[in-house]
Amino acid sequence: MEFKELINRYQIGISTVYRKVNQIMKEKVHEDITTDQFATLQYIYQQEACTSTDIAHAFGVGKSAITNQVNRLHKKGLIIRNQDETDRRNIFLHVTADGKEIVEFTEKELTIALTPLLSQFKEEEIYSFIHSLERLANLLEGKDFNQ
Amino acid sequence: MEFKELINRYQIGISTVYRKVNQIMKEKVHEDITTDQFATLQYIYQQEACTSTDIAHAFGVGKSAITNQVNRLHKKGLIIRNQDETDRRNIFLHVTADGKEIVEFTEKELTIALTPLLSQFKEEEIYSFIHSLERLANLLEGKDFNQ
DNA sequence: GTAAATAGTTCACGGGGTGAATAATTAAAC
DNA sequence: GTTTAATTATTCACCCCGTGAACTATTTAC
Repeated sequence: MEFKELINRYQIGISTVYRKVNQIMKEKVHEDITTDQFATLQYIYQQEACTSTDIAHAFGVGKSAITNQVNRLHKKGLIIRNQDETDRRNIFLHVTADGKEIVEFTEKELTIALTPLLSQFKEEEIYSFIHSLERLANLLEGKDFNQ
Repeated sequence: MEFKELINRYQIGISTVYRKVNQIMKEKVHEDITTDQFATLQYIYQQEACTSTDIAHAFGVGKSAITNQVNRLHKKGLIIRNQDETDRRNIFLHVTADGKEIVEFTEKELTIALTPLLSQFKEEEIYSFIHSLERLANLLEGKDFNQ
């Protein structure tokens, strides 16, 4: 099979989708935070006990990058730092009531914005697409190359 | 249908794929330029007559952002500026021999890197995935998906 | 008990984005 | 045909985001 053409189509498609969804995000996300800050906030919101190192690993960036992000969110009063008493090196992050409100509101708004778009697709096509996307993600993560 | 869960899965999947492919890009792209710079260079390479405004529109960013990008590429000797003689406001961008070499080499390397990954998928699944991706991109490009 | 490992921070630096203001050029209006 | 408007590219000040090395504090290992 000739992959070069497919890779090119993939690149154009995925960058368009990524960019446009980001544009929609920008419109819906609370105006006081950026889409990157929202992604971090949302990740903390979804985790049980979350440290800077966890986020750095999940997002594939260095720890110092997360320190900055956490500082910005902390300055806005959206998260709090809690030092682990059993191992004082660890600092667990939690969203505040304000942060929680922003995440839940934004998620709702995003769903409202994207639903009419997804409605254009047949149910099987959506599931098939997401399944392939997740398989591709897993392969790239290096989880199960043998399937 | 319940879209919230699907949107969440989409977000996780696409950000993972985007990040991982970007990581592969970083390894393969000429070390003197960034992946963003490569994307710009590749776009100029693919166009016939390309202006800053074209790129800004294609990438969904402001014109001043492109001016900076173009400056960086120009400083590295990868592109040249040609003023349009019939309309002296337009400045057409072209890649130099060095720039062309970088684009072609990187594209080849990327294909080599991604081929073993794509080989894990059945041919129909790849075509189906790319088709859905392109349909999604087209819907997002069109303003009125509200029908 | 000293050395190594780990978690988080700070710092200097660069890439990348915005949006308003500007200069240069062309198109349109009267 | 001059004035006005539109368009292209640039500059500027400002912020967000990332790196990587050096650092502090704490825990673990030998």
